[in-house]
Amino acid sequence: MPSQAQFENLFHYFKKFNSISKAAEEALVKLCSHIKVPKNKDLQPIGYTCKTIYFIDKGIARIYYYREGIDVTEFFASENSIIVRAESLFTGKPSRKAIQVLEDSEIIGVDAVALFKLYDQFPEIERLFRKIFETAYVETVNRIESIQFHSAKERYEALLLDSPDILQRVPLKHIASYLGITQVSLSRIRAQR
Amino acid sequence: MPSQAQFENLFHYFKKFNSISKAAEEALVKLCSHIKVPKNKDLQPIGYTCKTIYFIDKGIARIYYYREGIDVTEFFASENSIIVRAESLFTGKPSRKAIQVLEDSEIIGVDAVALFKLYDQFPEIERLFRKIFETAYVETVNRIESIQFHSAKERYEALLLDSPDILQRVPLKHIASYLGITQVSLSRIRAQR
DNA sequence: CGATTCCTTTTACATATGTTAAATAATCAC
DNA sequence: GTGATTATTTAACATATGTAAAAGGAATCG
Repeated sequence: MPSQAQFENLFHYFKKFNSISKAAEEALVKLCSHIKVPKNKDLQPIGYTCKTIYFIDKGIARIYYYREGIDVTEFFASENSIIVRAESLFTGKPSRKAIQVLEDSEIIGVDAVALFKLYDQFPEIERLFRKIFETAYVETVNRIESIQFHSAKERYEALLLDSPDILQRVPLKHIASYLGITQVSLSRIRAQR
Repeated sequence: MPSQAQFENLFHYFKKFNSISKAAEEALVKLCSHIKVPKNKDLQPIGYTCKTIYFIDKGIARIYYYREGIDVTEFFASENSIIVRAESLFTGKPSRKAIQVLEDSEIIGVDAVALFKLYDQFPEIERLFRKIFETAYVETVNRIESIQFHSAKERYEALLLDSPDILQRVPLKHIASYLGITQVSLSRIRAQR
């Protein structure tokens, strides 16, 4: 039986966006489930439609896909953040991308199908997730700027500044494809310092 | 006095996302204004907080900013689409980016401050804009994929396929910076075909 | 219409990044 | 702990893209 204590971090995260009534909290708790995922396991495989919103309680995860047979990382998320394949969740189409856990992790899944139904009953929940995804949208716009108009070296240094923990916890090959360069290029950049 | 007939295209656009009640439509119309903007004029200049959502009735516009003194285009929009500096609208912070019209254009502005207030009264309006920006978010996620994992030539050809009209209507220097390359590179790519 | 400005292409050269392969280094499984 | 696997770095060379400068074309304005 899900109890809110189990989802303390998640609800603390929610509170930063929009506070919701007790009734809404209780309805929301019912959609949550806590799972343990071993290192390197796919949380969601390629080809499936995204129907769950994931929150990382402990651990680290990435979104990746294959481009011409090569593994490409699109996104990283660690503790106290949400990870979601937006292009599938919001279109209902199967995703060419997968979510993989990079350490033994504890993940909270929120049933998105049930969540979207809850929007009719609780506008405050709709508002909460509207704000969450508006913020994600802004981050994505900023990421475009970072990718498009900064050199590989600048992007590496920005990541080093923004998320030093990710550099520590994730194989460099994933970092390289995330930065849009080869592992060889990344090695060269690292050697310069 | 704003009448809905003036905003026919905009409300047709809205309908594709979420249909709203007559009362909501009437409240929404009051926030709209139709303006004519001459070619090359900044609709919103750099340094101001984005407080208006723009819909392009006729014409074409771009979001741009300066990176190390160089004019960089981040986004294009033409007829029947919305253009907005999300990173300012959703954070309330001043934007380093401007919106400029590239032809004599007719633009509908929606007062965003009043709109956000209307959300409390009309959850259906909140839902409408939630869906609009979810779609914009998905497009932005797809754009990252396009920028990061395709060569300049592939990106040019994708643009040629997706938005041939933009190629016709916009100076190539803007296309080049939008694609993340120099004008010289773009010329070389075009010469290859 | 002519002059000016802006836009686009071309050239030559510099630099960054990609590719392939091999050498180390670190980690994992038994 | 040892061997096998995986991760990271290095080297040599190829290619794509950047920079700067010049020239040709197109659009604009009086």
